[in-house]
Amino acid sequence: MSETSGQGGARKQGDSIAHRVPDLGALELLLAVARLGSLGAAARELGITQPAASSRIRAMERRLGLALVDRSPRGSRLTDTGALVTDWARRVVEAAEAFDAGTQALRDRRDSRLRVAASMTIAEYLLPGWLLALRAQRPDTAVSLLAGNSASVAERLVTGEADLGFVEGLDVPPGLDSAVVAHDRLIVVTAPGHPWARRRHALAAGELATTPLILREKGSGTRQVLDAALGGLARPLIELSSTTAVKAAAVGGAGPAVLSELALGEELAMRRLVSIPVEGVRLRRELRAVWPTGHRPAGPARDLLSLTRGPSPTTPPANR
Amino acid sequence: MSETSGQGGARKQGDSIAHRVPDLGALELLLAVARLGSLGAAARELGITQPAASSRIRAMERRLGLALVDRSPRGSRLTDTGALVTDWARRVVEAAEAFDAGTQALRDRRDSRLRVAASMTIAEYLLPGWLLALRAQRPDTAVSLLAGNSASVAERLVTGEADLGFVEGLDVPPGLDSAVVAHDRLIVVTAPGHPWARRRHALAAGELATTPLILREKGSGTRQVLDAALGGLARPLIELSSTTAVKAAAVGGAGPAVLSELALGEELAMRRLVSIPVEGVRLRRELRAVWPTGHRPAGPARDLLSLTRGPSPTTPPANR
DNA sequence: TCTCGCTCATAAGCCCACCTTATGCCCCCA
DNA sequence: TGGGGGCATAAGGTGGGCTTATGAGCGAGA
Repeated sequence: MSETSGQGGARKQGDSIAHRVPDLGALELLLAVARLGSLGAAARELGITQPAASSRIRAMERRLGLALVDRSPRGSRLTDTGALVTDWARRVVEAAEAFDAGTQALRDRRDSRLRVAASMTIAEYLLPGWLLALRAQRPDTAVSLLAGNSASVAERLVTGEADLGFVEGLDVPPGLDSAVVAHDRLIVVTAPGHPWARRRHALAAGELATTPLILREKGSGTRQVLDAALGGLARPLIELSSTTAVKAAAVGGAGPAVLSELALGEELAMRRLVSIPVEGVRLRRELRAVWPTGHRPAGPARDLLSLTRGPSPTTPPANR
Repeated sequence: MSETSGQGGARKQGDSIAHRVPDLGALELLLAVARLGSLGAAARELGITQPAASSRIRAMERRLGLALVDRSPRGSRLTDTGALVTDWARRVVEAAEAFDAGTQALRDRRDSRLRVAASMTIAEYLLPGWLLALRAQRPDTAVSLLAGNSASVAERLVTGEADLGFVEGLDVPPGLDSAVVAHDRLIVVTAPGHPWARRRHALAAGELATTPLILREKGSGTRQVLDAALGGLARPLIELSSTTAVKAAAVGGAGPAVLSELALGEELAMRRLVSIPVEGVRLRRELRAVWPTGHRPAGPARDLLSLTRGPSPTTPPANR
């Protein structure tokens, strides 16, 4: 085993995961085998021949060093480890499907039946999921996506370039009607080594306002909400133009940052960042669907809108 | 373009996403370009040549029909759409990293410095993330994973086959000490079309107990908790042996199901399932780390254990 | 009991995707 | 005014994954 030498010597950063993880086609094939209970049936579904599927699954087992499938003359079932691996594979494929839905919407600028304009945070974290759900319900709805800030979303709606918008700011741009589709909280985070991470009591609003923070640029929805909550006082330590850049700086230990909880799922779970409780500030904000006043969403826009209502009143925020 | 014909005719289910989504290597390369600001630098990091990187990025742009990178004689920066696409790509790569961490732990049975035994739900949903975090902190810790039910976890600990265990049952197996590492809730779900999905009031415990449900097999941690909460009365409509099978049956409309919230993130967000409020039952359960009485975790086991303590007291459940 | 139909495996051959090396052009800075 | 970043193009090799063709195990029905 272990064709790649230097296994014990701690990954020297080369050997990207692409060499250790089967490609998406193989993972998809594995899911099909799990669902259909037969290599041949899975092959048929994916439009390849049975020997191709057989060899591909075998190659995957060899690469992983794990027996995934129990073959028998009456079909194939997953082994126990195969079931576990398949569950992990499903996550990868689902992320790929979201990627596909998102890029497809970005691409289809023209001749789409539904043109959506969304602010960055929503486009990044929520829209791909919504688009997948919409595709599941109305497979023939072609959707196009324009991402920008709140102002550009509003402009695109009033000029008729978009049918439905999503914004995350504090106030609804003039000329638009809106409906709340989700809630979001801003969270103060630091690297685990930061002194704030060891505090025993919540941070006071005043302290937050007087401490230089890693922030999104002025004008971003996130910054807008924070400034309003603190009374326009947020002091920037650095200003960065993307959520990702802010996260990276915070993980690197540059200082405390303020970010949407939507952006922080993974980082908090893996303790790359820790959340700092704050009291005396309202960092909750609403994510809204918007449309030109009077033009109530109809057709595809209405379908999408009806998908975005919170899953259920009693369900937790269901971030991610 | 579009070598594969039948592009316009609405996806006929063939044409798997693997054909529409760049492979993991390309996505990883895109992330490196985003981080390093140069195709050549990204190529170097991944151990390929600059022309290879250049052509691969170009091929990806062509396939997606999107301009992702702004090339200049002084380096390359992401375009706006490129930044968005990169964020989506990061999800795919992170899922692949979790897959890698998980399969690697399954493979390395022998000669591992830390041998973990975990119940299925925890192995499926939480462990890969913990393993990634551990790898980030202690890169040279080789971990092996054994997945099974609570009883087998306990057995492996007392026989010395495993150093640290994770269980989800109600009670700690005898002979083991434990610490709570996370909480979990069981949620009643149905397909959106089910009558329960239109209820205006919470379901009474009695009604839940008398309705046939899609359930995991007797003996699973999930079933155990539900039986206890209802007083041993849960009536099975079907019994299935995996969380995934239960989900699939529920999505298909077979009836109401009871599942861990850990398993339901995606399905609830995309409204393939809706959660049904229930009152008068305590469906919360604790996920615990366990080890042989007296043998307090030390070394790598302690490192892993310290990672699994909830991110922070004020953070919401942060379900995956 | 034979045979058909399903399953999976193996072998031989083709082809494309991706890599490499070898260039060239552009721009900035010392 | 070179040198050293950056990127693109061209030509050539190689391997992974596909196909077709075939064989072998097992079960159900005639």
